This record gives sequence, C-alpha cells and structure tokens, in this order.
Amino acid sequence: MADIRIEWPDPEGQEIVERLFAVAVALRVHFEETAADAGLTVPQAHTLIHLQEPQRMGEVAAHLRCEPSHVTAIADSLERCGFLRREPDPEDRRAKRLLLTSRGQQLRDRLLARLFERAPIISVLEADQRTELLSLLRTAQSVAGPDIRR
Amino acid sequence: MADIRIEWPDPEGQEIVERLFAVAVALRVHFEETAADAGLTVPQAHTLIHLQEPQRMGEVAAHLRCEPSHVTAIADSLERCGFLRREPDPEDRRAKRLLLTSRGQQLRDRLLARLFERAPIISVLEADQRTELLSLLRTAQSVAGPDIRR
DNA sequence: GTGAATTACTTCAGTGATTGAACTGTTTTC
DNA sequence: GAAAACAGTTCAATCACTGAAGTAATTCAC
Repeated sequence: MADIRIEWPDPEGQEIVERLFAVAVALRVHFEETAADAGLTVPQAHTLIHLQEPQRMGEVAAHLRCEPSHVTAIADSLERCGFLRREPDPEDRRAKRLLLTSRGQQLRDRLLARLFERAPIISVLEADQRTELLSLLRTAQSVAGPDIRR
Repeated sequence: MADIRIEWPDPEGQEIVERLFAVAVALRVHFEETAADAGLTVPQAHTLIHLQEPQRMGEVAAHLRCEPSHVTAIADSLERCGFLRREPDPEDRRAKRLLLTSRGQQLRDRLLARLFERAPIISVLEADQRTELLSLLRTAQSVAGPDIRR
C-alpha cells in the first residue's frame, strides 16, 4: 500500500492510516509465517491461541467470525493432531467446550513466544518511545475498544 | 487476541504487540468491508489499489504475494468488469501490463476515499496525539521500512 | 407439564480463492 | 543459433469457508 495517493483534505490522517495499514500487513505476514512454522493454518493458530481457557465452539466461531460448521472442521483437525479435545459443557449438554491438551498448551506457548519475540516494528523504538506508543494505542482503543475478534 | 497472557519478560512490549494486532485485525475487517461494499474481493481491491501506475503482472503477483497464475484470474475478472485492461509491455513482449480504465480509476478513488474516511482508531485522538503517533510510526518503520506488500 | 420454537453442534454438498504443473511464446546467454 | 530462463495462460486439484438440512438438548408459552 505504498502507492495510494489520492487528493484528500487530511494528509496527516492519510499517512497515519497508510502506515497503520503497513503495520497490519507486516503483522499479518508475521502471524502467517509463525503459524506455518508451527505446522498450523491461520485459523488453527487463532483457535489455539484463543483457548487459554476452555471455550464453547459457538464462542470460538464468534471470535473467528466464521460459521459454526467451520469450527467443527478446525476442531476436528486440531483434535486429530492431539492439540485439543472436546468436552461436554456442564451447563448445557447441547454445547461442547474445546480445551487444550498438554501438547496443545505447549504449542500455544511456543506460538505466542515466537509471535512476541519476532514481532516487527517495536524493536526499533527507544524505551520512552515505546511507552509513548503504548499510551497512544491505549487512548485510541479505549473508545472503540480493541477489536479483538479473529 | 484478548486472552493471550503467557509469562514473558517484557510485558510492555507484549501489550504493544497485542494492541498492534488488534489494530491489524480492525484494519483488515475495515478493508474487507470496504472492498465488499464496492463489489470486490480482497485481492481484487488490492490489485486495483496497486495500479496507480500500470504494472506488469509478475510485479502484481509479487505485491500480492501469490502465484502469477492467480493474477491471471484476478486480471480476467477485473477486465471483464471493465476496470482494467491488459497492454503489452513495450520493453518486453513476453510481459503484459495491467492498467486501469477510467471506470477503474473512479472505483479506485472511491475505494481509497472510503478506506481513509472510515478508518478506525485515529478518530479518537487529539491533534497533538495524532502528530506524535505519526512521528512514532515513521521512526518505527524507518528501519525495516513499511512492509508494503499484500 | 407438554408441544413449539430456539439453540449447539455436525454433516455434507457447493463455492471461491489459491496453488502447481504443463504449455506457448519471448528473451537472454554463451 | 541452440539451450536455458522467463512472462503469462490454462487447467486440474486443494483448501478454507459457507449454507442448508439434520440431531439432540434447552427454553418458552400456555
């Protein structure tokens, strides 16, 4: 998205959005690579990361912004690999909760460690710049709230 | 990515990365919605936006990080809709360049305008905070350079 | 409390983005 | 001037994802 350039009343806002898009692309690529290194597809990795606590499948579908039937397929594959298992939800016998096995926990930890370790962008900043950036991000996200889904 | 939490020596860095991921997700959703509103798929919209200048198909494939054969399909669809046309590259008769028709230009402009207009996050910030954010983004991206691809 | 409507997940067929291999024509190399 | 590399296309296959129909459990209404 280097070559956007249109006439626009707010060039500063435009550059911020452009640069944030660049951040978004870099992070997405970083996520894809990290997932692929772990032998996972992107939605598999998202699911694994989301399962710090056991979650109902419908909840996972909402988080991933996909159809419940797709979560069935993702859960099937991760269960076949031994990273999670289904358990009936004690509160609603229609529902099933997904929970990580110890292998799944390990993989999740490794995935997150790499995600943070090698995350692009912030490594360049000085300590006070990082603090300032964090403060701005908190402010910016305090209203809409971080869009956490997917 | 709300529920990440692992033990990690750098909680500030972790929160920054978490929040940047949240920004990335929000912008991706924003992009998908904007493309869909224009009747385009995500790769179609990326291609259109990338074609400020005529580009060779191989170059577009590199930009989109996909196989050349996929660019053929995308170009076919956008050409069928009348948004671009192929022209032989004057420098290499094997290659073809994609260039926007005037309808394509119009759609590209509309797309970019909406992308900037409705971009989430920055609307909350005060003027001096925006300036500070831009400065930090410039610094952070000056080394690795903005990862512009895709 | 019993039946109707709703909900959680699954199954399965279909769609659409994407890849990889085989092919045509063009350029480069030596 | 032949061989190798390259740009794009075609086509078959793959994979993520959706939508509809089905099963079982829950909730709602009366």
